[in-house]
Amino acid sequence: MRNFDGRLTLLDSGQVFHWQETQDGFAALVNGRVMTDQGASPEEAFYFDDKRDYSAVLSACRNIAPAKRAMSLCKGLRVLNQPAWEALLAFILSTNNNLARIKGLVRAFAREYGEVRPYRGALLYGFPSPEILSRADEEDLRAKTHCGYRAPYIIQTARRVADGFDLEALRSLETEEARKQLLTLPGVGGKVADCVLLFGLGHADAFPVDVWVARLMESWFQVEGSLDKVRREARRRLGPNCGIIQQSLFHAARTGQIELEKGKVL
DNA sequence: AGCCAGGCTGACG
DNA sequence: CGTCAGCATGGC
Repeated sequence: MRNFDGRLTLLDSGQVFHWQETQDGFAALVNGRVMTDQGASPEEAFYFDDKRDYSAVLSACRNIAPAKRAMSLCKGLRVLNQPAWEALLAFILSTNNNLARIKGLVRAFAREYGEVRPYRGALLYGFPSPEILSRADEEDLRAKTHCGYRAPYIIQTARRVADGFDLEALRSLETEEARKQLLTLPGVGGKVADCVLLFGLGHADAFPVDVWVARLMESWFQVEGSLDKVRREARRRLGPNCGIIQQSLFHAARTGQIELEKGKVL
């Protein structure tokens, strides 16, 4: 049983947006399969990152006070291994939006263009495939999902993937090289690329920098400058699992569990 | 009623 | 290389 405030991991950590509450727990359609927050199939074990030794990640940063503090505050938090395409679509939609609206957008895409499956008194909707979205009409897409100016990005990126852009191949590339390739997709900048690398392609050393994390890095580590400078400095300081640590930093900062005050650690 | 949101793009210097 | 307006939409 995964119980980092249980449902917080799934519904409120800003990693994933289409899980639904059913009669007995949370469920979602992932890659065409039903997953639950209680499940222990091989697919679910991978999705919930059961294999990773989080205590080892914590102890590896025991001499970095802010990181240790954040991870201790977020015990049980996991970095989910989502299908790459699902992470890519969700995080293109995430740009310049808040979590509540991202959730609404992702669900609109699933409802309007995805597969539906009844499950325990609920209807689960899966992510639409790249093929479906590559053929969508832009005006229809806007009208049905209210995704606004992101519509052409979605359609063009879906087309790239449907036409053979190999997301899975990025899994085995070095992180920076995989990042460069993601940056060629419409609607994908540095932040979105890092989220796809971390949440969808198994790159634990990807470090997404948003406004929260930037503030926090300045407050805790006195790291300032451009987002890319912050990103590089964070990767250097926090090491090969910086992305795992980042989730705790993000969550602790966003939920106000820690104070952000310039020059003050903790 | 504004301000802001897990930013990206294109233009310009 | 860095900076910066503009962007659709809706939650708060």
